This record gives sequence, C-alpha cells and structure tokens, in this order.
Amino acid sequence: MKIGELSRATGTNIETIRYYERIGLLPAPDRTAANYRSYGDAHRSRLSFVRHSRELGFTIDEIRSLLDLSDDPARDCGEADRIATRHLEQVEEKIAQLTLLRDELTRIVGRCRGGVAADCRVIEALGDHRHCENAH
Amino acid sequence: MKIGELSRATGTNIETIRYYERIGLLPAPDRTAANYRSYGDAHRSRLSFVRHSRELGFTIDEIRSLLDLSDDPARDCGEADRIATRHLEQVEEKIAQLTLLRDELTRIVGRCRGGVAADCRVIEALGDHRHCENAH
DNA sequence: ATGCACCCTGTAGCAACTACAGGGTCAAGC
DNA sequence: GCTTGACCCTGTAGTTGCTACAGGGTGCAT
Repeated sequence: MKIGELSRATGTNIETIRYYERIGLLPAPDRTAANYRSYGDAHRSRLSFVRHSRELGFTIDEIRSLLDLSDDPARDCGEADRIATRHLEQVEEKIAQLTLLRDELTRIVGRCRGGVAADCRVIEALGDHRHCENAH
Repeated sequence: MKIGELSRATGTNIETIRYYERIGLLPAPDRTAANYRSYGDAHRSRLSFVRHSRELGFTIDEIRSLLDLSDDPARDCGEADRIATRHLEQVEEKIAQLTLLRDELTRIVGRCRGGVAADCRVIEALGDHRHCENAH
C-alpha cells in the first residue's frame, strides 16, 4: 500500500502520516525501489488506532503509552485503564468549564439591545468581570 | 505602574503582557528613564478586557475586533453581538462534541476488568471504531 | 515526449502563549 | 562602597498537532 492509499483507507492526511513517522508514532515502513513508502496491514491498523484515539481526544503522548502497552500483550491492562480514566476526567472537567462559559456568554449576548458601542452591554460585560456570575 | 504590578493587578503573566504588546493587542506604554514599561489605568482596563475575553474563550482576532469596536464609541453594537453570538454557538458545539466523547469514553473505560493487555477491552475499543456508538 | 497524478525531503507556519539566556537597574543592608 | 536580591530589558526558541508549501523525482498513459 502506498501512502496515498493508506491515507484514503484511514482518512488521514498524507502529511500527518509522515508526521507520525517522524515523531516515532508509526514505524518507518519499507521502501520501494523508487523510495516510496510501502505499508502493510499492521501499519494500517496501527494508524487506525492512533486516529481513533486522537478523535477521542487522547494526546500523542498518551497514545504512545497505549501503543507501548498493546505492543506488549503480557503487560498489565491497568495502565490503559488509568490513562483512559484520567482522560475521561479531563473531558468531564472541560465540559463543566465550557458549560459555565456558555451560561456566561448566554447572559452577555442576551443583554444586547442594539445601539452604539458606547452603550454596548456586551463590551461592558467583557471589560468587567464583576458582571459575571461564575468563576472562569 | 511597572509591568510586575500590572501583572499582579490583572493576573496576567509578564511574558504574556509583553507578547500582547508585540502582537499589537496592547499599545506600547511610555518608558521610564531606565527603559522600564510604565502603565496607566487605561492599560490596566484594556488588559483586563483582553484577559476576561480570553477566559471566555474568544480568540485574539475576535478580541482585536471587539477592542476596535470599543475604541470607536460611535460604531454599531451589532458587530459585538455577532462576534459573541458566533462564539457562543461554537462553545455549544464543542460541548455537544465533548458530551459524545465522554459517553464513548465512559463506555470504553467501563469495559476494563483487569488482566493483561492482550485481552484489554480498552485497547481493543481504541483500535476499532466499530465498537463506538457515536460519530466522532 | 509530454502530461498528470503521485511520491520524496526539508522547512516554515498556525494559536497563544511560555521559557529561557544573557544582560541592565535599583533599593536595602553590611 | 559593595553586594545581594528583586525586578526589568531584548531576543529567540520551545510547546501541540498538525498543515502548507517549495523544489524536486517517479510512473503510466496518450
């Protein structure tokens, strides 16, 4: 499989694939006589793993750990669980933060009744944190 | 006010203040004889505006527009409202995305029952998108 | 032999900071 | 008067996870 095919097969940008190779997330594949990268199924499933994990918001470093783990089938699964659990907690925290943010923005946006900037409640609210009801 | 005082007064990193000046978000202040930056109240409230807007998730470019607007009190307030409304929509979309993500992660994390990596449901789920119930 | 799609390397850019290195300034205390 | 420490200065490079070229080579069809 050439890089373009792998790209289509996994929905990954070609430049991204080369980037993953450069940072050591994907192993360097064999090359053809013309120096083209030549991938097999193992590469494809590894890349799918990476893409899927990225879609779920794991960082490259977390994915590196998860890949190490899956490369060594004898290791304890607890580490994968810890990584995923920690990530889940971060996502939950982010949701909570964004929810506060949304409420604050809703309050700010709702105050606009048109007019000129000098009287703008939106700009006023942005300038003065004391109008807020949440910490952020 | 020297930069350290401004930093404490607004809860902004000193390097960040200089960065904002460099990118033209804050006007360059006067200098003392020793070439130290010397700030006044106008600087402080402008920086507060910027920080508060950043906390609410506005991009630097959006903040630039909002500042332009507040610098020109005769202008129409509608633009500020549009920027804030669009941002609110983005936040809402982000929350929706993260919520799907959280559900997926919860499902994945819940499958771990210990054991070795070879049998790890977490790693399996990360490798195979078909286990997912949502688009992401 | 000429076009076109594809591949290669290497470098630079994005956002919004953050972190130095290497130097100058100023007030307090000995 | 001299040192110590806190503060300030500039300039550059690093962070994350890509993305976008520039400038060149390869492979196949017409």
